[in-house]
Amino acid sequence: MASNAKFASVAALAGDPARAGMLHALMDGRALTASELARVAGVTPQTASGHLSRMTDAGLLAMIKQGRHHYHRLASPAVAQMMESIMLVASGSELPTKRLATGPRDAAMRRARMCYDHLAGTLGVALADALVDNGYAEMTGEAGSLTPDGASFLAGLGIDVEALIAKQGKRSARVLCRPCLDWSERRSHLAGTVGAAICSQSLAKGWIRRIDGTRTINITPKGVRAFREQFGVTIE
Amino acid sequence: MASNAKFASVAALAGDPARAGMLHALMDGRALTASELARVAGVTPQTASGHLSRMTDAGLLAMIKQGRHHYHRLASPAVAQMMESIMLVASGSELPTKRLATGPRDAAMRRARMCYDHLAGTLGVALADALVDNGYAEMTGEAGSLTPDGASFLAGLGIDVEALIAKQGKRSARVLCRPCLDWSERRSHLAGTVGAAICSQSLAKGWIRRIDGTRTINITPKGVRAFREQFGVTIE
DNA sequence: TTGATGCTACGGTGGTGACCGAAACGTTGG
DNA sequence: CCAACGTTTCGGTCACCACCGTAGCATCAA
Repeated sequence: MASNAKFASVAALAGDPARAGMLHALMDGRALTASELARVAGVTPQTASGHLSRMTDAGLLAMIKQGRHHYHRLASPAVAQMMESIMLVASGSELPTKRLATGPRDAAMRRARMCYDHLAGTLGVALADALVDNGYAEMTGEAGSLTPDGASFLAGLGIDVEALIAKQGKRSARVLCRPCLDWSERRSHLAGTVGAAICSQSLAKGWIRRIDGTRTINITPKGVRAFREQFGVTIE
Repeated sequence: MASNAKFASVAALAGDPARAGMLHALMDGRALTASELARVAGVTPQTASGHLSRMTDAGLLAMIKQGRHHYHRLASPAVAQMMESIMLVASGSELPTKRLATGPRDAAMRRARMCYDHLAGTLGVALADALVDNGYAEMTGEAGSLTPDGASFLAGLGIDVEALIAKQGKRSARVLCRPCLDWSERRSHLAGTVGAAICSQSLAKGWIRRIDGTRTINITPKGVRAFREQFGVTIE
């Protein structure tokens, strides 16, 4: 019966500050090494190793060995979604955060960043809004779907919607979006299959670029143009 | 920045077995007293009281005093959704559970039960399937939406879709469903605004009834008929 | 008022788990 | 083969927290 005990152990794993830090660092979908995660969490590699093996056993993380490096990543999108939902509750009815000394680093991250496999921040929200305003998608806080117009629009971007549908349970021809509440904007951006596809396509076309080893995203000049012409989104 | 610390504390609250038990008991959307929750969790009232006040402070629960009883309930649908997502990860890639000695009590619960504010179990999944098959709704694992036909179908049941839309951000006329993975069926049933509306309407019309103080649902003879005639769903 | 009930506040106890140091294991490169 | 590096395992320490017993506070029934 989906035992209470297993539920509690999963939640408890996410509930330790060190482990929570690691999980957050992995929220951009990449795979990091044990040492990197140790540094992020502020603990020694030995301690981190223990945490990582426990989370892997519980099905939160997946690991692949590559030479002397062990790369860890979130085990599934379900884990990322769980993290999002906990974040939502944690931010709760928080006042519009009196933005305490947000450095330039933080500002760049608020502008555009990865959220597991899709785009978040000002850019992510703006793109989602644009899709809705242009009649390409419909969204509320609890669900989202693509319109026929949206399908052909995505085709124009080189995204094969048919292939995306095939990956799904194909119980619907258009329901491929999932809203994801953005912690910096407090508004929904686009997640799910469509969100991931737009993100990877934007990367492939050189519209955006990942900054060094963080989840922060840089919008290229080419991207600024593309987002304006294709989506009608004006950046900055 | 939705501080890591707050995230960890929320997850840790859900990660204690006693508290997890209480949260599960509240997953049917009702408000229970401190003593009832203590009994469910298997701890003394003093201990339960401490847990409850901490969860209330953290925004997981809401409490109202009524005489000498203090009624506790989940603070918001977001908390229920968080629980669902943790359950999903916790059940993980669990094999189709070799149903270990499922008593009649458990069987009834698998058949129909409350899941926060909507219907789950065999009935919940069957209703969701019926809506999709009849072209009233579209769903995948990650999103759901109502079709125009679905809107008029609900109107026929006495559900005012316009009112539901008004409660939402009204960025869409049809996206009011949310899929919710059922732990006993391992399939999606209907949650969100539409799911809640169907559930409350079914209660109001006497199609289903809550059993004593549990989340288990009883389908009345009238309900069996109604679900067959209205939804095309054959129970049993 | 008196007694009963439901809940909460306080102190003390016990067990669980996070953490680090030391050391062993596996891989890479000279 | 040996040294460097990343990772894991093992033991031991320490802090935190769940838990209960006792006691205090509010409400309801006489």
